[in-house]
Amino acid sequence: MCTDTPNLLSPDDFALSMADPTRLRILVLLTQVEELCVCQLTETIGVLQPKMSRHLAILRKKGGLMDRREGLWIFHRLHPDMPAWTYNSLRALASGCLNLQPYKTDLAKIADTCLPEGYRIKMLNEE
Amino acid sequence: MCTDTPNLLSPDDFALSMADPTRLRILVLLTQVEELCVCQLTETIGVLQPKMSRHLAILRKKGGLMDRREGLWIFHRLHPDMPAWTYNSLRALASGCLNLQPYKTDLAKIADTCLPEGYRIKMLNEE
DNA sequence: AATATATATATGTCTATTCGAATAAATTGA
DNA sequence: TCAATTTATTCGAATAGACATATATATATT
Repeated sequence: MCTDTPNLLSPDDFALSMADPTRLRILVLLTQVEELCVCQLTETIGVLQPKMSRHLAILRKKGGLMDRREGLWIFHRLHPDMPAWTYNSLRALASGCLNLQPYKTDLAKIADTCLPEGYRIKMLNEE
Repeated sequence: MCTDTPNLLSPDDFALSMADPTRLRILVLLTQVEELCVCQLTETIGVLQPKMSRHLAILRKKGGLMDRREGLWIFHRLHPDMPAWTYNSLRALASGCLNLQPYKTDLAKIADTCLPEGYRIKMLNEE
């Protein structure tokens, strides 16, 4: 269902993207981990699958996320065409979240979630 | 009506603070100008006074703004106790906004709005 | 083709948010 | 105390957002 060329995030769209606790948790996670599949996000954050799917769709539509299918799994990552200011703003926000709940625990849980056979989590380096 | 000791902005509160176009415009302006009174904000952004007042109340309540009364005028500024990550995130966002409408025009209009007698606008230095 | 798995969407409902209009409150000066 | 000015709050209506449940789609395997 890959949305190939999303509109760039406008400031309003960016702000609305973060304006839901579940979506903020997704975005914060994806500042730390290169990509995550829907089942990992669902299990980590602990929401029902349709709810996760809905919020991911919102983030894709607004231009914040890119997705990639690999077999049955669909992996999401921050959209590489995201404007620099958007990425910087999100990173700054994430830096404040990582010591707090539920973000801290979310990140710790990622490694324990279900994963496609032989799939390897790629962490992003935080300086 | 000065809210003296607001709770610190949680990530969720911070995200919700920005999740309305009017509130985002207020916040972006206040990354560039030290403080603004309600009438300046109302006139610059071009909304009805009760609407401005309501959004300012939301921002104060969430901990993003501080206010100070001087006679009839009430001046608002970014709350000085705002966490560093919040401020950094907001500044990054603002840096992306300043070239865009309506933020660009908002800033240009500030100087032309009504001002208390002899009041002088203090711009913040952007590096 | 039939089944299983992962993800997406549709539907109806409920709640939260926003708005304009009207009104109230606070401060100043006459 | 009265009037003028600035800001805040209340109210009801309209809108948008989020939710759970049920169902659909897409891919892989048998």
